[in-house]
Amino acid sequence: MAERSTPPQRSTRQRRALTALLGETDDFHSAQELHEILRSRGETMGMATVYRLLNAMADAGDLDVLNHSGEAIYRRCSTEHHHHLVCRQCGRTVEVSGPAVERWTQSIAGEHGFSDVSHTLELFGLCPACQGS
Amino acid sequence: MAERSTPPQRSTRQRRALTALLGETDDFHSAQELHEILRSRGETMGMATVYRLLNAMADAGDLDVLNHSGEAIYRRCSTEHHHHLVCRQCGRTVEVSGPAVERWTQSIAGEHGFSDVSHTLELFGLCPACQGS
DNA sequence: CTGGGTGCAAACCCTTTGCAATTCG
DNA sequence: CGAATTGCAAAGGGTTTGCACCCAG
Repeated sequence: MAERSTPPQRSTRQRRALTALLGETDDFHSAQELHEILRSRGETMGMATVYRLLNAMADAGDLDVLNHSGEAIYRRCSTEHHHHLVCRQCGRTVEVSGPAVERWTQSIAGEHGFSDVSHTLELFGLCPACQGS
Repeated sequence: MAERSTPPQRSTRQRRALTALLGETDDFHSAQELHEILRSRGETMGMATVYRLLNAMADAGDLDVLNHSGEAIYRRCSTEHHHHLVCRQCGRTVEVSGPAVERWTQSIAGEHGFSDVSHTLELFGLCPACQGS
């Protein structure tokens, strides 16, 4: 069932550029942002390619994907599972991890007979710097 | 600054119909679903109106809004804070609440100096009925 | 009456897809 | 060389908006 043969990923100029860019930052960016950044650096590549690469990488588990009000935002996948505490004013992001939450989701889901559980959790607030404004 | 005069909400046939429909169910529905249900009942109203009403109600804090892969889903706002366990196959929704999680988010945010914290948490999985499919 | 509400359709935004040209291996 | 990959532009799905008409107050 579901034989998952490794897709024969070619190493193209575009893939390298995108991979490199994603490697530089720790923040989430939309496909459009990534595309624009690459363009501003002289790397020409079409939106379609950006989306295709992004989807492929995400499917391969190399990227984390969040959904920011109808827009997908990507980030290189960190090896660990964690969540984000985002300042709703300046956008500053802090990574947080919580074994407690992970355990809680598992047990809750189990109680209701759900299997194959995943979850999304995001925290929003005002960071210290933005509280005075 | 920002004088917030109460928006003069008129009680129209459309608004009543939508409000009534939302009052009947406890599940999340997309704008399109709501529109279709209303139509099937003989209530004629345009998509634009549904979206406008939905947005207005959400802004007014009368509705909970979730984001299900690029699609907004709405539900009448329950007075209590809780989260949802959603079957990613059939869409069945179970409400769950977790004091543990609430406490965790507060403390984590506090540790990083963030104030005015809110959070979104959604659980996805396969419900018992869908596990055999 | 009169201004907010509504409907229609066009506009928008983000994302996906068909197909020919290109490029990696 | 041959298959995977790219680019372009058109298509798609969800949501918003301009504008003329309509109805609640």
